[in-house]
Amino acid sequence: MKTLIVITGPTGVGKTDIAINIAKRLSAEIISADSRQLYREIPIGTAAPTVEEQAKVCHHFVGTLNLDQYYSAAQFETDVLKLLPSLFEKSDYAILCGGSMLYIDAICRGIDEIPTISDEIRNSVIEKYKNEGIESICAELQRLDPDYYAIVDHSNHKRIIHAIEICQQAGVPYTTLRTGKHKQRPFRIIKLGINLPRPQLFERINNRVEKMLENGMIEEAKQVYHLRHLNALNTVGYKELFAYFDGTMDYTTAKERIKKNTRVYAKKQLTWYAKDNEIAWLTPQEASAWTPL
RNA sequence: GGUUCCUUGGCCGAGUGGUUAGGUACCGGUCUGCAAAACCGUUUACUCCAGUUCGAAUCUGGAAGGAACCU
Repeated sequence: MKTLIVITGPTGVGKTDIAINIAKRLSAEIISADSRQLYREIPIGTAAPTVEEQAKVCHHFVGTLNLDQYYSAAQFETDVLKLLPSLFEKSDYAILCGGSMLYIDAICRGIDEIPTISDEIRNSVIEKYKNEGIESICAELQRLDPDYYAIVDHSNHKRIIHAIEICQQAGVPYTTLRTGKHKQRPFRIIKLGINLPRPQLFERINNRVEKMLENGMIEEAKQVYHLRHLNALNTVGYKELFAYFDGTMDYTTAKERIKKNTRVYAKKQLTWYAKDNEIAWLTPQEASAWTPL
């Protein structure tokens, strides 16, 4: 029985090391499930596995995209499912390691089939939102898909816009495409969640931010500053440094903001994972020593 | 020592005699195609004591702490 071992948990808890330990022991390769480590220009601020770490175990989906390339959880699902058979030829195990909740779920449960949105439709909906405001797109969605409108957060323009796009692209209400069904996978999945008591986790996060800054994150951010409008750079760490470069935030504030926003992100991850009762929670020590039954 | 002024929740900050500003932090939550995104919610108060008043954070007196200036 082929097995996918999922290693997840809040940012900064030490997933990378643990995944490498387990992978070496099982002669497995690692699939990164991190929506930002995908981008090759920003390894420092995303704490991507280093060259040395990647030399120990083969990693996939790290530094494979340019910042201007579109990517999504659904694309990740497709790409990973295409890659997995070759990994399972070499080993009984593969490791999926990362903290992007939606990416993990896309692999473990699948994402509903939805047509790819054309640029014209996407831009037109965004324009409508910019010009006419949230009420206007809410009314539009209510007309196109009253069922989804009834359950969606009316303050969240991203969700509203996305739903309208889908309705327009598909020609049917978004609701009809939302099955909510979990797909079956042709391999076993074991989910390990790594966590620490919050004070310890937060201390690790704070220390890691200091280290990133010492290790050249500012230079890294400067080199991508001209691309700051891209979604891939709407990311904790870069947002704050860009504000510092712009002169709208002083350096100390930016640094503390990065720490705070990283802590907030970690909490958000924990909130998401709390609903997933398939996760076996372990401390970093327990996880490093973990072996499958 | 004297004169004047100040004292609001972790922090910033508005305020009228009785209908509990707001921001930020913290904490909690939502989530099926940009998710390290986007969005939502709760809690914490009027320095202390006495008085006036039906009722005071808001008025009066005193205490404590702080600020500026003067000798």
